[in-house]
Amino acid sequence: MSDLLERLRGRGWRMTSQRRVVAEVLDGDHVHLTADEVHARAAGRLPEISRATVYNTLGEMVALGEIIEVSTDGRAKRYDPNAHHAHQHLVCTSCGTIRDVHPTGDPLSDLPAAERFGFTVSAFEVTYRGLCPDCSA
Amino acid sequence: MSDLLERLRGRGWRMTSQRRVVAEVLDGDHVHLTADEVHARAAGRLPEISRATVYNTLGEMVALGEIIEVSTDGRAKRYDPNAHHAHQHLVCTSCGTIRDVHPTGDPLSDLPAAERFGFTVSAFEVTYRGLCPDCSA
DNA sequence: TCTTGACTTGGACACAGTCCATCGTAGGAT
DNA sequence: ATCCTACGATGGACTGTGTCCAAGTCAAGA
Repeated sequence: MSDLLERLRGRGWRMTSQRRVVAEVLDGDHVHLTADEVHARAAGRLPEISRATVYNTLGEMVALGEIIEVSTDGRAKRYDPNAHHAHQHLVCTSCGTIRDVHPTGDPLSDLPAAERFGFTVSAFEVTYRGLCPDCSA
Repeated sequence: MSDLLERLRGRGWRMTSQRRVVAEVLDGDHVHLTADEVHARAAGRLPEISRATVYNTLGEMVALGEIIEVSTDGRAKRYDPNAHHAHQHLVCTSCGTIRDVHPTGDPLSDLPAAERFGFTVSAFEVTYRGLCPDCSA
């Protein structure tokens, strides 16, 4: 994930081996790891990395808008590196697998003013649920 | 919430004072309490009610489809008694207030087959986010 | 009124995440 | 190349949310 590392460096981040490893672990499409999964994979490359550092680093990346925090199951939050292309999520109700999806249509235009209760609505998330091919077999 | 109590009784539920109080606490529109909030309010009427009973009762009501579990903030789950009218949620990003909303449009028809990855998609949730009137003032 | 199995209780436990004092080090200064 | 120092890493304690379990209690049918 040299892209992400470059952007972070450009923002004045001090580059440490821990941050490098966390960024590398998060590279790829359809990646939605929990903080502990990130920690486990990072520890594969850098055995002494602490949980606190992983939490700190993920939190900073989220604050910088470089990764997205997703909580689709009410359990552990998951971290999605695909922060620069708007997308929604499709979740398997059986095994929990998550895919990034791109619905057409704009939910914001589907919310009438009378249904906004005076809110200034600025964002939305859609979560689709169903059975993945493996679980419906 | 005699409605809910009636339906539960009709399903063979043993009616206890604890269950009655939990159902009563959940009565109303735009009610989205956490389990601990339900416990606190229930304890106002029935001081010895235990947390475990509140969790059990809420879990059973969810399983029966009489209330809906909502997790909009990655923190505590909230319980929504409005289970019999399809709706979505509008959440204040500042204070966390939740309102039930009814968007037009059907997100399911907005998800092309090519974007379903072989899933059998059966449900969806939309969460709108923004500032409520109090917080934007 | 009696009986019984479903329900409740409180406390221990598990998991996800945060906080903090201390130590280590990246990277600018010399 | 070395030194400095502020920023980052560490790990262990702590909090919040939720689950589990053995023992006691009670709703409701006989």
